[in-house]
Amino acid sequence: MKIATWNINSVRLRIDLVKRFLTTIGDIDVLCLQEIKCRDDQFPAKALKAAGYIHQAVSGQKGYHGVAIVSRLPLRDVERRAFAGKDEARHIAATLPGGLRVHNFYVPAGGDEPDPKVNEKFAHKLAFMRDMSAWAKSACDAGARTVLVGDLNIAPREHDVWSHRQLLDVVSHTTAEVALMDKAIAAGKWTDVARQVIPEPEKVYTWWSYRAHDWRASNRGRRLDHVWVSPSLKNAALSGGRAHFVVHTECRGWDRPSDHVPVTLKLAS
DNA sequence: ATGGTGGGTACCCCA
Repeated sequence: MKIATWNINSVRLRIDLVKRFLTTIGDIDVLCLQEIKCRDDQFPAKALKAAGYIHQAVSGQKGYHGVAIVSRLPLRDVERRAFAGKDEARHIAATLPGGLRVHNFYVPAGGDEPDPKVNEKFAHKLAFMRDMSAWAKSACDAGARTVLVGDLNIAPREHDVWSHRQLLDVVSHTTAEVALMDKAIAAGKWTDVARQVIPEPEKVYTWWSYRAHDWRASNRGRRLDHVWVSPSLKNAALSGGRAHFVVHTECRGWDRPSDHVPVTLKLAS
């Protein structure tokens, strides 16, 4: 079972990149998308069906946000949840055959000013993370086989950013956000698969700003996209010591790319 | 210290 997650930054504009990714990487059963930036009826359902992803769960909205799960395997019990009291399309969940539940999140970016008193967007991001903790505590029972993926817009560890020192006051790497992400991980007893497979101090990035002359040369990246698994899947990404978690950095170098790259998780099944 | 680019949308929001 191979699952991918990708903040596509407009699925209509980049549907050809999605198809290229699915064919190039191959073997992907489930693709979770964030920032589809379209309404449900504008989602490129036909193109993805033609590519074999005939099972689709979409939570779109006009212009902003929006998440979707497309799959070669049937999806059931589709759920769209509102967090932090805002009815925005930032979460969708579905269950795969065999009972594997997939939660796809797009956490608010949080604006520029890292002060919840003056920046409502940052306050919203912190509230969203608190709500995510409360949800994880109640929704994630110990025996469930659950995967949580998405653009969580937080790079928690020192080596998840190009410069820990220079980003300490930059939204995405502040101590307030990281503390809340750690709480959410603890609340759901999640395993952060990227860091299980690629321990620090190795750098891991999934996002590079558009505002760089040469993203590869400057390499000022951040790990904003995450894959968490529930306790019963703790070792599912490791089989015989071999890692099955991959960051597809090459996609950032494609023509008209998203600023995020896809990551894949292969679960032993 | 600053500003850089790229989406959707409708003359400006957001990342």
